Amino acid sequence: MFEAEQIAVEKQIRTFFAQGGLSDFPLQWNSIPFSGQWGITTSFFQAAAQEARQGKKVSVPQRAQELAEQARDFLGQPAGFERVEAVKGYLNLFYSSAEYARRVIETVLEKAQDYGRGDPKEMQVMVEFSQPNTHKTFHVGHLRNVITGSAVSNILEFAGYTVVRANYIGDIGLHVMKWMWNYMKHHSGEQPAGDLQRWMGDLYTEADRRFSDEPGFELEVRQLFARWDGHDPDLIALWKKTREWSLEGFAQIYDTLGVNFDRFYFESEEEEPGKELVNQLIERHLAEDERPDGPVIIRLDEILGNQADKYRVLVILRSDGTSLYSTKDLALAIRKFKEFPLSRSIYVIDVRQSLYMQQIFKTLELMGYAWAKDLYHLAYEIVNLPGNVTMSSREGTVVLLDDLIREACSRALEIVREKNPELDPAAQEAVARAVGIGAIKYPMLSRDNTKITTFDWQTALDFNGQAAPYIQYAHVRANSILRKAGGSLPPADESLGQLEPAEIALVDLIARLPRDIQRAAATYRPLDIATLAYDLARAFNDFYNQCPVLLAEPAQRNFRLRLVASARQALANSLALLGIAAPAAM
RNA sequence: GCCCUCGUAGCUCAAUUUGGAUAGAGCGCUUGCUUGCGGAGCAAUAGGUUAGGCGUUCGAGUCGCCUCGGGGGCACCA
Repeated sequence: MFEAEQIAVEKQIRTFFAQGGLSDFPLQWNSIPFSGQWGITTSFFQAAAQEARQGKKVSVPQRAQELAEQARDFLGQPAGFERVEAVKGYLNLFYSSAEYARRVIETVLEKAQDYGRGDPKEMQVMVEFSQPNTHKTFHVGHLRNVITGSAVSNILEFAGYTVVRANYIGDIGLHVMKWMWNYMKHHSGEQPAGDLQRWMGDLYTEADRRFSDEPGFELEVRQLFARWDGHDPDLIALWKKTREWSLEGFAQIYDTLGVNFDRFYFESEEEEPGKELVNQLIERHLAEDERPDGPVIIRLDEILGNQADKYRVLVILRSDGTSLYSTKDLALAIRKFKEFPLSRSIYVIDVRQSLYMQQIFKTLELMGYAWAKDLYHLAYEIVNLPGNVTMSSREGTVVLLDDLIREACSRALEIVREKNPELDPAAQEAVARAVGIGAIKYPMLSRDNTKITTFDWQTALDFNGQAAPYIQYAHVRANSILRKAGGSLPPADESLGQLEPAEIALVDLIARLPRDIQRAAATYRPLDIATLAYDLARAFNDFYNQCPVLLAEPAQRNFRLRLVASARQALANSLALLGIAAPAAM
């Protein structure tokens, strides 16, 4: 927002370098890292170090400070800045804060819900996430994927990319056959009772137990799979019906979480194209067909001439000719690029599949697809239970998503009723949902993807401190002030000269939104936005405590009302990117 | 055995992207704050050899190498 001033100063500093016979080097600008101080900073250590390397006998820090002081004197009073100082080798330029603050506020109020949106980039990006398996339950371990994928999609879209949100449904495979086999054998004709998700999940756990306990049944399941493969009409009909039960359950969950998709892919639809692809690979001698004694494989390291075990061997078809995940994933990758002019294809998949993802990407590269370099595995660490227990549907060690959501919302409702009894019951319900679901989402977004998360009920239901409700509460407070002020905002007032440190800190953060969104998009990091939202809320609370708004003198009151409106907007926009609702009251 | 990943306050996590000034929050502990716009809030106090070592650099939590420790992956699961 202040590029013009920065460029002007940078030009001056280059002149200063040239006049002093100093060699040029790229200046790196940062914002001044001290709270309540608003401006830009650069250092002269590189210039000083360069002199030292050229043989001058100088102490680098001392020389950097000298240069900073000389630059300060050379610059005098540059336009747009109210103060310039040279400290410890740094040159700090402080914005004319009242003027700049008005500029920031003006922009935010004008762009409103589009504040922070990047210019359209003419680039289409696909984000594949969620990838649930039908006939299994959706549990808390799957939540991180959905939340991350959805937030990354929101951020990319807001940053200016065209985003295709893709879901890849695991509707076929051994797990489905196990479930069907158990259903046909022990629950034939039964309809889902009660909680759809739970019912499907219970049957899966039961099927898995029988599968490992009762010998001989593995063969039966494989025979069932062969029947499905041979398009047995009765079996296909049952498969479609039971699959629908799962999909219905998923739709409910996505709806509750406020997540949507543009394109659904189904694993079952990639079977045939996948097998054709395998034949191609065999013909092209990239794959080796060891059937019937062995599977179809690609010896990646051998083809690449690698000594070390880096890419190892990828199995792309079972020895009995049935497909694997890889069979279908290869076909799907190609289909995606046929359907959309993608400049990037992102896979949100847990970190344990890193090697597998690299194998798939490398295989596609070997097949000659130029876009193979545009495939990206966005890996995230898993969600564990206390005691380092991995959640597993097979073992039944899961916390059901439904249970968590229900518990969080009912806990939130209790608090809303206590804090805000005069709100009507329907509004209380709505607030409880916003708070409960926000509280579930935020912890998954506010830590790095590479860190393992441990789920425990107490932490998940803790609404205090660095959590979504804190941010939502700041939004509510801002809203409350504006409601009490009534009517429309006053026009900008030029008469205010000096700002309080709390005001400066708040405006500074609001001004960073556009740039931070670009950075978060470039690095696929919702964490940056989660941190920003929290910092905004904290800065607002600080301001709220130190700076009266409604009772202030007219000039100050006008300015602060506009600042409050800007802060509310910045909070709402950053929460929207995280998929967290910003209620008006709570 | 090979590869990946993590190690920061008692606990859970940050640290502005290719290194920059004083390593910051929350929870928990202790002590305060409400006739000022919502106390789901705020203030203060205590808590650190950034696992350890060597190196690169004017400058390292951040980059490189080594050691220790946790987690994960490595041929017909997904």
